[in-house]
Amino acid sequence: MNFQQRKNKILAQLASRGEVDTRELALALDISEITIRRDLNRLSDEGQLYRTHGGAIPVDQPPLPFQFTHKATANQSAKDNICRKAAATINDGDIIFMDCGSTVFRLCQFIKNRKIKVITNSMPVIQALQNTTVSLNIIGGEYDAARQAIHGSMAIEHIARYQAHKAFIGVDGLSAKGLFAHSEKEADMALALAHHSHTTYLLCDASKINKPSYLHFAPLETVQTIITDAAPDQLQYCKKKGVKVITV
Amino acid sequence: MNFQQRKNKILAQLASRGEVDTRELALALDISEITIRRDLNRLSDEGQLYRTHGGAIPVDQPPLPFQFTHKATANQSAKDNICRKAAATINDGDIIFMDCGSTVFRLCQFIKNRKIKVITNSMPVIQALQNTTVSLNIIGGEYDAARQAIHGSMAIEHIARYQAHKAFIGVDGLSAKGLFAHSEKEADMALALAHHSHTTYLLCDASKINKPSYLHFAPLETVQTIITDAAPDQLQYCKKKGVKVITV
DNA sequence: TCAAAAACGATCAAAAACGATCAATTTATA
DNA sequence: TATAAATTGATCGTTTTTGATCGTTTTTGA
Repeated sequence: MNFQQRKNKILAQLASRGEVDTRELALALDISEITIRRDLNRLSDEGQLYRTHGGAIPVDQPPLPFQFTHKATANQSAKDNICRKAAATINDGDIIFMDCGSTVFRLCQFIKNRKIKVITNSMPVIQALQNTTVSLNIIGGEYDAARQAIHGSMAIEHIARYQAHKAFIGVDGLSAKGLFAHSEKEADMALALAHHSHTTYLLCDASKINKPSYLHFAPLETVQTIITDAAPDQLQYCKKKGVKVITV
Repeated sequence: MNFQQRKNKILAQLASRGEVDTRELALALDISEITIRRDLNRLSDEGQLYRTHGGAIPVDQPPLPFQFTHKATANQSAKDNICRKAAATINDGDIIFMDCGSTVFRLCQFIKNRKIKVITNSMPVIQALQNTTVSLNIIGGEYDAARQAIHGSMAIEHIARYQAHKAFIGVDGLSAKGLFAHSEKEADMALALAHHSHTTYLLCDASKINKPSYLHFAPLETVQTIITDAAPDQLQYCKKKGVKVITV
């Protein structure tokens, strides 16, 4: 019974019972308490658990540093359906842009075994796609911790050096007037991505449809296709402007 | 019973039982423990299993994202001492470059409460410094998953747009001939960082001193200061070339 | 607030695992 | 067959892991 095995058992019990106790563990694993304490301290250093007097409790933090922990659960299945359709439009060999929204992030799971090149400013995307068959290009510039993404003029310049087949972007709101973002930074990024790709796809769940938001930054025609779970009749104005709508 | 046969048996047992034990394997395969240990180390190098004290366990999911999980334990205290000194040279308001080595990474812990700007191509560094008082700038370009860092010509161009007060770089080897790297990518990055900073610091633990390595890429004078735990008499040639040596 | 009990970590010692080194053996190659 | 190269095993000093002791810190409850 070495450390690795004990580690597994300790973490397993922590996950199932929500707590561990030094004495119980020592008894259960047939090993001295001092060793258990050393194990717990070590795991605490590794950030695997939170040490208490007498044992340990789970870390409530997300184990993965870059994640959409909160947003990821909202409208998850709708977003997944949207992203499944989006992934179906991608061909092997494509070069695609992905922006830093939570919707676009969920595209990762559907493309991780594809042979494509992804250019992105989103840390969660980078993490999700590292060590996959996807080739990654990271947009450089100033890092915005709140958005877990890279923004700024260097980022815009970086994008301008590339040309992609497809761009996948998200927005904060959408109406007949056009696209809305909740920051200038994100608006600038979305525009740059759209301008340097052949086709721009807007991934947008129903909760954002016909919800003008903070900043109106682009006309609807900036994108070529909208993929959404909203009812088609909510987006009739798109047809008039030549924007294709795919409903999931 | 050659290595290939043993490899199959070891991996088979690992898959079925979830663990292997050096002594048991030696007994079961009728071969000495030292050979088993050599096998396990070799398979560990190949990434087929994860070595533990006394045996091995399967490699499960990709380990923790963006961490120097394996290297981080090697020479850790020496590296920490080096980085403590390095951090002492940094002033509030400084703009610094950090490269993607495991030594330089350990600098993070000492600067995370400083008011400085860090420009880096290293994912572990970005992760360690996000949500701290440090302002982050990420070097853009093609992502190299093996090194957890960004390399390539875009990265070099990105660096050229900035000018930093200090650059902190690591190398794979160091001798009177100069600096050695284990890839051209890392060499190019180190040179670019050095050229666009006022002062370049080489962080280098004793294990790399006077160890010419794969690629000789720059003369010693490329850096202005070496911070190391090696004995000063091992680096007497530095003085002649005007390179300052700080010993921890 | 104070005292007893529990948990804790520093220190030391023993056991196990380990790797460097060198010799013996096997395998490959000329 | 002779030679070189690779593999394997034995020895031995080193490192890692583990447990016991004991003084200190934290918790608990009167």
